[in-house]
Amino acid sequence: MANSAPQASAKRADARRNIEAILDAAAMCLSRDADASIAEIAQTAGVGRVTLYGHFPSRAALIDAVVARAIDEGDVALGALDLSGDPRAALVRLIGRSWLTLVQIGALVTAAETALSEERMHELHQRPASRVEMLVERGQAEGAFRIDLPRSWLVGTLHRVMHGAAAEIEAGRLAPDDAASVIAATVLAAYTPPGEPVPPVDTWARP
Amino acid sequence: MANSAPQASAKRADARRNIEAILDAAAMCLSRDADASIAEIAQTAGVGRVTLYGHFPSRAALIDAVVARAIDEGDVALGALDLSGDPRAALVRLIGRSWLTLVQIGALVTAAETALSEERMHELHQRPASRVEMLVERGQAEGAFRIDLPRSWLVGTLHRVMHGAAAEIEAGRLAPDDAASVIAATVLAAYTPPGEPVPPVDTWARP
DNA sequence: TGTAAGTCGTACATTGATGTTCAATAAAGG
DNA sequence: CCTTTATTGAACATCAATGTACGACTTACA
Repeated sequence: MANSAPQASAKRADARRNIEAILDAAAMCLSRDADASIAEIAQTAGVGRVTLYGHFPSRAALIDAVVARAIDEGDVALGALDLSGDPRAALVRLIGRSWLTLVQIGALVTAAETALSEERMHELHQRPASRVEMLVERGQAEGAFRIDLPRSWLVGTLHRVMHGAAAEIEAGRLAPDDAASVIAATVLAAYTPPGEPVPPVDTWARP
Repeated sequence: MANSAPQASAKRADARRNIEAILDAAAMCLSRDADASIAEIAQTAGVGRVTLYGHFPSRAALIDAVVARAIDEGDVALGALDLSGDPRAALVRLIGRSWLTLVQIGALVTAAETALSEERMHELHQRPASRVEMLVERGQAEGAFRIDLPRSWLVGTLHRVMHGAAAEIEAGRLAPDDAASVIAATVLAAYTPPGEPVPPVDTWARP
């Protein structure tokens, strides 16, 4: 009996692969329909329903894991961005790079709202929004963004406009390639302080 | 046998009264929680579950009736509005009015989305949306609103910003009394043509 | 190659919601 | 006052989803 100390994370290769597949499938299914069934997720992942339950003890546990992973990925993508310089330019960069990721997270949050506790939700929702909030805060401090509306409202508006773009694409009323610039144009205008001119998008879109 | 031709609308007084109570209760429950059960609605209306089924053959039929009635009421209120004059001022008036109805409707839209067919939803949304669209069209023609974004996008933005305000209120991050002006400020800015100054809200808010 | 770990299908228990049936009861309204 | 119409609660059938149990079968990997 050599070293027989299999830690909790001593899964077999195929098991780890299946867990990834399940998380991928859950992210895809739940971002489309927050009420997607476990059976649907398992089928999409190409595994049996029982196998899924072998890795995630409950629906809530699965959703928790999916949301946590999605937020982690989004956080990494946001962290790699240079958000210094003019806040408007930084905002356009942020939108252009990460809007799809944010939309996916948003859809998952909807699913999580019914399955996870209030505290866990708050904890998960807080972290990714903080990066955007810091940018907005800096923009307000430098006079680039309006200060007559609550910061939380501005952050939420960005989130919702992105979500709206996804819906418009889904409905065929917006071309996916146009999304980033349309979002940027809308949010940039919405953030402009009253009395100041709305900046043309291409001013900040071209580096 | 005298005249025995009971038309379809020959209900008894208490029956009609109960139908109203059921519609009221459904509107209340479904605007709070789109997944409210039939039992909960019946109880709120003060009638038995069976009675409800006696008037509405299915959940979908009930939701359809509730949504139709709510949209009718909202449409009447919108029809009484004067939307002439400066498009920006008209927009602010329209927001102030439709915000009230939207608050009442609440999550009812969500309930309808899962219970009603796509065509029926589109059909119900058509009338109120057309009013907004006509105003936006006029605003664009007169140079008050931007023309670099699709009209459908502008209309959708108004819709989503209002829903966003409802969510923010629900989350306790926005005071209900501030909602209308916050919405107006955001949408007014988002609609402003690039290069032109964002109009201060109070310019148009005070008649 | 042997064995522990992982997977699969099926079947089962449970829960919660939607509709339906029925017989008893209440009340509208002529 | 009497008939027609409505309401009611309880019970039942159905359906879809969650989560569990078990036995047979694969596969990683040492």
